Amino acid sequence: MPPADLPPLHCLMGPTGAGKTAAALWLAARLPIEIVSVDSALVYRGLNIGTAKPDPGELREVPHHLIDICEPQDPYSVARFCRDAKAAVAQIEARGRIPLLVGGTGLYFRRLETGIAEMPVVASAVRASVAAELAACGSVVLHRRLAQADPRSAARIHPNDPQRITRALEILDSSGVPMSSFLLAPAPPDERRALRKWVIAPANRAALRERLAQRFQGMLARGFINEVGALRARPGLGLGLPALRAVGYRTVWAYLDGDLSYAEMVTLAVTASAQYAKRQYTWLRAERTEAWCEGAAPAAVSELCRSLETAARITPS
RNA sequence: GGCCAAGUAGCUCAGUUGGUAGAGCAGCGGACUGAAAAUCCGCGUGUCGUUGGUUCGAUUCCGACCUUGGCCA
Repeated sequence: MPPADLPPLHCLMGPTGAGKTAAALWLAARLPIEIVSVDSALVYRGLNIGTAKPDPGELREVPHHLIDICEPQDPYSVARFCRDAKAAVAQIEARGRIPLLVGGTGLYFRRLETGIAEMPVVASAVRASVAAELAACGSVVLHRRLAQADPRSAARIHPNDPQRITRALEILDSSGVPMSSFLLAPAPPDERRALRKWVIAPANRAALRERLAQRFQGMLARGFINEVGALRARPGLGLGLPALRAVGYRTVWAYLDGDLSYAEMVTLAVTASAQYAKRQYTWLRAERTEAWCEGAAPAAVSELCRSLETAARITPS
């Protein structure tokens, strides 16, 4: 139950390539809003072309938050996002302006809306030891160990899912308390805030894929390969980092390593982003939304615009 | 024109000593609490190139034809 005195936050959601950025800029030109990015890749400095980040001019024109806030070697996380987003929203509202949350990272929206549990900090030694265990034994064996100490988490996590098994064991080994116990503790009510969600998502996925293919050609023309080359040349950056797992970066990296031909790199990158869009639809379908706009014609956006106008009237300035 | 090889799922291929077939990738659906643009889970009917023949039965064996690739002219 969100506190009654806080109005719901306006959100503009949609898969990659749907036109969220353009719609948000259009709204920002008309209303006293500031944009809070809800995107796990836009946070990283140096990942620009491949993430379809708004260009410097657009970032200057309209206040944006949570873009370029960390270096690629520093992994960002949902937990940091929740803290950062709340802080950004508070600042914007304190200025008498309206925050608009724009992005496509389903997990970030979800955790912001329903809260995120307090978890112990995992020491890097624990992280390393669980990683070594995974490399030596494989995820199925680790899952068995998890089932002994934290059956509730083990039931929820598939034996073939190394990422989640690792996380649950890290929590367990750091604190001696099962991760599922932390999840059972209800998020404090003031941690949560209602969201009003508008979606831009083309109904025709084949057409979206075509758009993504064209967009990728545009990225290549604007020097995406050089961008990846620059990251690849930086000491301390490797494919193991979350930042470099953003769609397209691994593929171009493999091309620069000589493991893929140019044509293979292009098709694999486009396929990867279409697959990413597909996963985003799965999140979006699960949302309770105000409006779902399928075409490029921004019906949902004009509705969102009216809602923001109303919010602007009731916001004290 | 002659010889050889190959034609099986959208793609790359496996397989059936004759009882109408299955992997990987793609695609589709789903899950998601500090890596989430990540990590996983589920979903496989397709004139087995066409057409004759042998056979109780042919995608499988035989013939012809078509297509593609290679070699020889």
